[in-house]
Amino acid sequence: MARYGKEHKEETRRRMVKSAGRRLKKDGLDGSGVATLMADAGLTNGAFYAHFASKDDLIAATIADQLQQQRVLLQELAGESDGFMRFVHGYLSPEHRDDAENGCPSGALLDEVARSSPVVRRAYSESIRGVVDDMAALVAPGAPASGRGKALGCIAILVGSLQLARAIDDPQESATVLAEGVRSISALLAAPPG
Amino acid sequence: MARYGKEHKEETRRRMVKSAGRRLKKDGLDGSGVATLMADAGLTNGAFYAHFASKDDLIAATIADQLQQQRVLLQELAGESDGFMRFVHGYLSPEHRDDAENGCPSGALLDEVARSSPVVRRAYSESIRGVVDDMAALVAPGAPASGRGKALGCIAILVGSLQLARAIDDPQESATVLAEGVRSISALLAAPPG
DNA sequence: TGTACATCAGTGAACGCGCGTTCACTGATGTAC
DNA sequence: TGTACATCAGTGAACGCGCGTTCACTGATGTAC
Repeated sequence: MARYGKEHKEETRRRMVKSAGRRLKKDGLDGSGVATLMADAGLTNGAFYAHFASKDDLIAATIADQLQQQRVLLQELAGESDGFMRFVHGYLSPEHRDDAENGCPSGALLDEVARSSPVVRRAYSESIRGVVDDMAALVAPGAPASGRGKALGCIAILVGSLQLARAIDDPQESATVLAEGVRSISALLAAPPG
Repeated sequence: MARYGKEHKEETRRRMVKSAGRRLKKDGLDGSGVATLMADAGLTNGAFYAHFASKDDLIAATIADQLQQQRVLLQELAGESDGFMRFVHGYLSPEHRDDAENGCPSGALLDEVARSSPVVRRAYSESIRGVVDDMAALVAPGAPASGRGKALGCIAILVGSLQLARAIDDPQESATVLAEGVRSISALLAAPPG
């Protein structure tokens, strides 16, 4: 029946989601056109609607995939000592600041997500919960409940500091913002719970 | 010589900047068109270029004006006891979360600013410095140096928590994000300086 | 005080372009015999 | 094993529309006499 192997179309869709992740984080949700997103995946614009119902539909799938990638990163650090602070240093590094394309989707797109359609906000909301869970396990391995509160505070500092460092055009002031983000997280983790 | 009073054109420009502030924070930098921005100010699109060299030029002027408004808010609280924590509760309130149009420009637009042209990033960079100064004076009236570090941490928590609360579609989880933002700031302020 | 005039803020149509989406089609593929 | 065929992933032109920007113009204004 099926002429192409059934993995063929799935593989193309996966490729679209991966390249859309990079493009959307680089140029924004509004700033990335369907034709460009398809060219990035090595396709022409007409094929888009064989894979997604709308641009919003691709955005939602891409946001979910990107947040899943953040979970993988966090879970890899779960066993390691000082794993969370190593994550924090990488997140608030000049390298991450200068490479949004390959970085955290929240840092690159969160205020656009907040203005997006219900389907995009739903995808974000469902996926960020898991990110919070993984981060809570990392910051407070023994106390999941208080861990979630601190994890939310850490995510706010990470996202806010990264965006601020990216917006500020003076390299030295930008570096200060990153450094103060790290210090704030250290202070927050050292504070008594709840 | 001048046919209209010389304040006439300045007043129109001011009106454009004020209404652009609301529109840009509501629909985003990419999401707001010149024709809409002019209609908001009660004008037609053709008049735009008598006031600004480009859309980016208006955005830069608007960002600067918006951040100046944030400074006014902070300075009004300078004399009051617990002034900063009152600011924090207002910032991380459901009312502010649900009214981006009249709220903080950083919370609404920071990741778009980071992707914007040099003229916009320059305007943001120059103006945010004053906001940090005012907040530093508020969180540590006697110690300006360590105050700036804590102020940067507080701004990151405020912006990150607000954006996160706006993106999450579940009202209860969104409220938790706001509450944890307040707690994180309390913890950061209570931590020893340096 | 009344009128003719120079100024210029604002109008509105038009420019080329890229947007998201649709659709008739092409041609590479795995299957059936 | 070789060939005819049905499938369907992908092509590329076209749709109407809104984008940022330009420009010839209009008409309300304050001034000069």
